[in-house]
Amino acid sequence: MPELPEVEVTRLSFADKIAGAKLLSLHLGKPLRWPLGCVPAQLAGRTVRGVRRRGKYLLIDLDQGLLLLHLGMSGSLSFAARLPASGKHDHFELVTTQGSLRLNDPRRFGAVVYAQTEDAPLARKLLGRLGVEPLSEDFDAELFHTGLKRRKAAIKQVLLAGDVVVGVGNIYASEALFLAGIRPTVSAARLSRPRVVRLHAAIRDILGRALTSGGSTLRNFSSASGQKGHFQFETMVYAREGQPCRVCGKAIKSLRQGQRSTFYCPACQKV
DNA sequence: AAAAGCCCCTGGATGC
DNA sequence: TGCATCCAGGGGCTTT
Repeated sequence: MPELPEVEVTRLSFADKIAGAKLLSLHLGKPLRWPLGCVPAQLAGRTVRGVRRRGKYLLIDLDQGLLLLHLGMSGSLSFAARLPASGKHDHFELVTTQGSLRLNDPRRFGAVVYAQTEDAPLARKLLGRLGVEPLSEDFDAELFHTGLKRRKAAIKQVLLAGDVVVGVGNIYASEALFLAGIRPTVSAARLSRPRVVRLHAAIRDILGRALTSGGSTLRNFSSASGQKGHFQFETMVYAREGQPCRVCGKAIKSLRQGQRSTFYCPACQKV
């Protein structure tokens, strides 16, 4: 579910509310991707400093240590002074003096991991390979071009891999490539300089607009305050196979790349 | 080093 | 409220 915009929308929806809170208790449901990495009771009494985002990870900084959260494919958070009774897919809950934070994740591809610091082994492994933040100043076209040059794989798959640039998932990869007029199957290394510049701009544009729209809610995504996104109504190609391109009218096509579907316009994205 | 496939898991949609 | 099949916002791990 959640790509960078959804994760950032989630962060913004509870970061201020939880900052400064003292942890009272922590509750776990079924196993997520990794074990928590500490005894839940150990965290009682610690204070939440703030919430950051790195790629699709949320980092909850404590006065000692931090929690890494990932929403996987189907995860969403809720934060409220009082939450309703927990359901079968609620697998993590943090009760604090300022409210409770709960992760609902039916497929359990998500993760909640405690780390002493960002350099702890697992945290380092997860965060260490992440590419540049696309909405930061660090993401410039020059650097992007350099990163793409050494990758011969299809540009769509390089975007999804997240080691050149983070946060672009399956929806926004298709959308950004459409905006840039680039066929998803083209080798990343073979993209000309001007096309990389267009793609760089397209990624920032699409992620920025999705963020403004509260992200995309395909099934059940909502922010931690329950707001659903509406960017799914603005997609140009994603999940629009067979429908007319909103620019040229030609039927949108789809294909499989690395067991994920990709959507594109055969006319607007000729190469 | 990079690329390709596999797998984790549940549920909804579609087809028979 | 049958059963089988396919598909879904991700990404770490193993194998080539």
